[in-house]
Amino acid sequence: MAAGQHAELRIASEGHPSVLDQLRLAIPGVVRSVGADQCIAIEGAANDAVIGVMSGLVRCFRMTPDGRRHICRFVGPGGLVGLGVLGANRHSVETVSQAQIVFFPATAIKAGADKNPAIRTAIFDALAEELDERDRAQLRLGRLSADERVADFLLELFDERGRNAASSNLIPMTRADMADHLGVTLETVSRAMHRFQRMGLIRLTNVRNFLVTRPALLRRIAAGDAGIAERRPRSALAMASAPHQAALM
Amino acid sequence: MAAGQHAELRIASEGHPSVLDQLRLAIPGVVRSVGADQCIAIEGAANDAVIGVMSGLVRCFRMTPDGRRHICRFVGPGGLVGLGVLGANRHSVETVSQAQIVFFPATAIKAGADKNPAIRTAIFDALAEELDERDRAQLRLGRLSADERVADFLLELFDERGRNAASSNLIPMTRADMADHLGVTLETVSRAMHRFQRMGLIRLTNVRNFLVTRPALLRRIAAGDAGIAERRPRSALAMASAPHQAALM
DNA sequence: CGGGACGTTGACGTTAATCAACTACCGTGG
DNA sequence: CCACGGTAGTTGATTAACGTCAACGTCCCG
Repeated sequence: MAAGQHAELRIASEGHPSVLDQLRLAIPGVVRSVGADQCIAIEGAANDAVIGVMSGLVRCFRMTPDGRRHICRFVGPGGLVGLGVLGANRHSVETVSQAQIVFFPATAIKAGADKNPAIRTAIFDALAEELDERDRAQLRLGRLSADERVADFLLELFDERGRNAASSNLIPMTRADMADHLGVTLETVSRAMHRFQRMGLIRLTNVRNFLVTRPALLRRIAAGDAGIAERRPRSALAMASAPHQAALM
Repeated sequence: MAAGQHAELRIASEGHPSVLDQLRLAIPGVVRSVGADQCIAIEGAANDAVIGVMSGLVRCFRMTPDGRRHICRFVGPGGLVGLGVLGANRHSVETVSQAQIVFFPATAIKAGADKNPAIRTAIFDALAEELDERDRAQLRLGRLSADERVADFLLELFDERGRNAASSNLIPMTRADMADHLGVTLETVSRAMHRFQRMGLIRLTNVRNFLVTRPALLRRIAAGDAGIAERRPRSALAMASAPHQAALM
């Protein structure tokens, strides 16, 4: 283990070697190199493989009949797509950038999970983490203003890179991709980022890179903390009615 | 098995006996009766139990620091909360109505999954289903208009009851709860429902019950099909750019 | 009958979508 | 090297959708 070449390897999860690494050791998978903006899987199609992202970035999305797109998640190096499927793909998958992709046959995954407890645990943890990610995304879409959503997303990129305020963070996708993930328009994304720049929270070194100059403040906006963004969405919850201690156990 | 007493039992999943039933047979759990609007678990608190809902309804939610609430999901009879947690609760849980709740110790769940393959599969399926539910919710929050969201939610209630257009469907939660799940205000929920009534799509037999008089049309609105709701949210996706056949495999 | 929670409805204001023009930045080829 | 075209991004003007505020109705339970 040559010490700290670059912090590029880690992503997705906290300390442990990524679930993908574990799967790669235990389960034979087919590796492919795929160019940018290529379709890897289609929503609703029969599913027989779990996809691992070794390098690059993919987007997972659903579409409405009239062509609106929602990007459920972006998956980068170390991430898995399609775990726990019930026969059909939950969403379409496309590459955002050129990527190295591993295809694990669903049967091999199942067999691996059955006989190897470590694999089983790893998959469980990956599923749990994915659910947590979804809960965050839902709160963001449901109860944050446009500015707050963009701030939260920028911090996600920032945190993935290891929280280094000094070094610049890559924005690996287009404004349109960001917009379709955050439930706003690309114009709104652009305006929010430039507003943050004018406020001195970030610096856009170029269209695909940014520095976080005031992480704490950006984080308060992203969290949905009152008083930063003046007019924030109101939840319907009547504050008085929330009984906030556990009734039992 | 006395034939078809009421269709009340089924919910959550398709045909198979619910995951909860399977767990109840294999794993000892503590059953409690809980009144309406009681707190069962708190977001972020250490987690040592998986919760099963035997009767009644619970809401799972997260809050922003300034008190906005987002209800990630409602869980009814047969449903499970807290599967695949990594030590801390992903969200708070409260009863919506009086409910029968089972608490399964996390250790017992883990042990059961380790030695019983059927349990393991059942849990996997439950997790997969939960992810699917989240993807739907995300698309709804991110890319549907207020009316479309309400229509989609009403259809969810409708479908759970077995798609019977003739019998009236219960709305088991308040307008505020619906609003905090759909990312709109309670006034918007109220207006949307009454608009649907005026359009002849549904009939509100009383504040907590409705009939679906035109399921097909309601379904088209909910799906986000063009031309029904005039102005619908636009996704940022440039239609021309979507490469919609699989590039490989 | 009175109080309180829940729900509806209306008038108004704000946020963010829409529409549109314009700029920057490629890569390609004359 | 510069013209060309195409994609991505920015910015401004306008407006629709939805949130906000507020009044009022309804139901239920004591």
